[in-house]
Amino acid sequence: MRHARLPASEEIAIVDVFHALSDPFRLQIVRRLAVEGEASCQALEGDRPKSSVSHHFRVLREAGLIRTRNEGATRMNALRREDIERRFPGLLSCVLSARND
Amino acid sequence: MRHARLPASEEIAIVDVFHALSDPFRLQIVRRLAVEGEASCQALEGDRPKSSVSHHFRVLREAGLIRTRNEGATRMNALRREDIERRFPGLLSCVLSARND
DNA sequence: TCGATAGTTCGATATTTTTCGAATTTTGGC
DNA sequence: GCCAAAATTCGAAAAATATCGAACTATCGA
Repeated sequence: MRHARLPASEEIAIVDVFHALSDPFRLQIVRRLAVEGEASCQALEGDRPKSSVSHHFRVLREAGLIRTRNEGATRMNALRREDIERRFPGLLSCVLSARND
Repeated sequence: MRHARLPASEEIAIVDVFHALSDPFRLQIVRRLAVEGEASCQALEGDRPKSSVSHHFRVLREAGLIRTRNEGATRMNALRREDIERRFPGLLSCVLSARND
C-alpha cells in the first residue's frame, strides 16, 4: 500500500490547515478524532461512499492534521495533536472548543 | 451602494472563517489589517485587478472577519477583532502569531 | 487459496471558486 | 452638473474541489 505523504510538523502550512478545516465533514472528523483518540475510516463515514470518505481523510492527512497507521486490514486515524500544537499553538483547542457552528 | 450582509457575532460560522482564511491573499489581508488597523481596498491590492480584490474582501466580509465603513469615496476595512474573539476565543491571536507559512 | 473486509486509486462529471475586463454605483470636488 | 477616484457588480471563462461507481490492493481468517 503506497504511503500518502505527510508533512513534518514544521512543514505544515496554515492555509492548507484552514482549507482542510473548511469542510463540515472534515471538521466533524477532526472533532470526533479528538474525542475518540483513534478511529477507522468507516467508523466515521456517514452513508458516504468509501471513495469520498477516503478523499477527505487524504485531505486531512496531506494538510498535516492526522496520521494513519495500519492495524491489520484497517487503518487507524489519529489527530497529530502535539505536532499541530507545536506548529500552531492554540489552534487545536480553539477549533475543538468552537461550538454550535 | 448596496450593503453586503455581515453576520452578527453569534452567526459567524467556523467553516466560513476557515474557508476565508484558506487563501494566501486573504490571509495576508487579515494580517495587514491586524497591524494597520484600517485600510482601503486599494491599499492592500498587489497588482490585482480591482474586481479580484473586491471579491476577496467580500469573502472576508461575508465570513464575518472584517467590517467595512464608508469614508468619503473610499471604504475602510477593519478586522472585527472583538466579534471574532467573542465567537472563537483564541482564534485570531493564533492566526496572527502563526509565522512563516 | 479463497473470501470477506477496509481503504485507496482512477476516471468522469458536477459544483464551487477564482480571475479579469467591462459596465455601473457612489462620493467628493470643481 | 460633470468629472475623477474607489469600489462593487456582472458575465464569462478557467481552475480547483467534491462526488461517486468501478476496479484494484492489502490483510486477516477459514
